[in-house]
Amino acid sequence: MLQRANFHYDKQINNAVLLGSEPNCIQELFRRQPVERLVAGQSLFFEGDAAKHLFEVVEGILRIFKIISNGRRVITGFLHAGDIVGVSLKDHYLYSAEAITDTKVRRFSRKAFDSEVASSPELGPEVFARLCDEMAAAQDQMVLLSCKSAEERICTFLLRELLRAVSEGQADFVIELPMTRLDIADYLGLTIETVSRSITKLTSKGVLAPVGRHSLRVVKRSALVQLSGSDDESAGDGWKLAGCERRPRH
Amino acid sequence: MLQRANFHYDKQINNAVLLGSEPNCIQELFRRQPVERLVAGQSLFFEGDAAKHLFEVVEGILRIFKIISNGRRVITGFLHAGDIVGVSLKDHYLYSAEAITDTKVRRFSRKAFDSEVASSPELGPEVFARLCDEMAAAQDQMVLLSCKSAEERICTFLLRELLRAVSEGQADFVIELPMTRLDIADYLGLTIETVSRSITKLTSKGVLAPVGRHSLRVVKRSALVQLSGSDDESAGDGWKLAGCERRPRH
DNA sequence: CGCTCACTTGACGTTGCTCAAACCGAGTGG
DNA sequence: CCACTCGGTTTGAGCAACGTCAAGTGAGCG
Repeated sequence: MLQRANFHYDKQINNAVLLGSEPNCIQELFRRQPVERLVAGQSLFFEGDAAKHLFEVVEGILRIFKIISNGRRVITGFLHAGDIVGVSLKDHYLYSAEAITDTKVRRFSRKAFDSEVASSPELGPEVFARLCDEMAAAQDQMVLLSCKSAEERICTFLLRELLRAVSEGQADFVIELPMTRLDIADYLGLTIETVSRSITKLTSKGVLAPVGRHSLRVVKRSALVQLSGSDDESAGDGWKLAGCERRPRH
Repeated sequence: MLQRANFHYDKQINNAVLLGSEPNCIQELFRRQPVERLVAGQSLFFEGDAAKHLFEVVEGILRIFKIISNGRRVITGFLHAGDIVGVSLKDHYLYSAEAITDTKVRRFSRKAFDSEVASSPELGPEVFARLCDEMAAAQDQMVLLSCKSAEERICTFLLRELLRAVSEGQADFVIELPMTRLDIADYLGLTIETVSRSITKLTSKGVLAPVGRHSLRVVKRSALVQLSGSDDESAGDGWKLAGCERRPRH
């Protein structure tokens, strides 16, 4: 709907360069590519399109999602600065990608990427590692969607975001949520109303505190962990031996 | 329990044997490994264990699953003959694997596998392709869990099984379900009761017919497709242009 | 024969979805 | 400065799908 908003592609010379030394990490490949800008809402590519390029997110946030038959949307992930999208693809994109905020990306041709990977002994394992991480994330998401309650989903989500924020040097416990409630809902398999209600409930319990319009402060991290229903850092007290007795689902 | 019901596998020698030369496909690597047997219910490995081996399923079915903090179990997939498990792993298994039926597997050391892959130009792409398929499957599952109703999940599941059965040469529309209802429930994010009720409802609608104790006959494939809520083979009538208006969730 | 285990069926309760209205901050225009 | 709109968000009331609990069935097996 909105992708015809200015594409200023800078006519990037795809994989010029590579002068000098062998690249020894994936990011290195992108380093010399020109930066392209996307405005909020603009599409980067569509599910089903021929996957001719990989992208590195330089700045901003994107959502990747699928639309299914009856118009329902499923967001399968968010992309942040430093992420690379398109590694896990064969010939066609499995999902669409859209900028949530204004965004900068770098582009690399898939063909060139493949040959770079084939020719460098360093790159193969890194690609592989990224795929594994992606797979692990997908599995975590399946766990979340399979059997977590609304509140648990929200808490899990917020903890993930917190972890990212902290790992990026955010010292105070503030997480930014540039995406809309609808994005969060479509990501967690809930509705906007349920997302909203859950967050309200958590703030009224004193676990969260609102900060400005699109940020939250985590007041009680431990409570968040408990409510997330994950075994994140709960003592590993031998539950693995307990077998699979049925427990309440929510 | 039931799994020794006739397996007539014809002992399909997958891709006839390539003796001598470099292995040019993954299955080839496993061909010379001894077959190990698992009885129904036996574990192959556990989530968190060091991932020292990959396995090829020669015969039988396994479930792969995670147990989360409060004892809940999530089945992330089933493994069938020809599947290879362990490709998408770094150092530790992401999930546990258990035989559902009596099962035969072959084992290959991870270290040897990695060096084989590194040394063969043919294997790398195949590993990559398998990872991509795994990723695509995980995404489909996320879609299913995110926003499909109980009946849609069951129909989607049955269609997948039907597709597999047909692709393995099963001519009549009969699908075998050696796993228990609990397995199906834990795979689809439902309860056994809901699974049971949905199947009953589908048989009473004439879409399915029971065959023996653990098989189902698909009477109306098209109905199953419609009820599955996927865009599997519904005409691609431009829904992609329709944007993301909200539609009922169930 | 009677046990067990998987499954089915029924009655009931709760979570989270639906529908609807109110709210609020950011623009925009007077 | 205010009035107005417009998205995104919050809040409330009602309802339905699905989970929970419990009882009943039927096949396999000692």
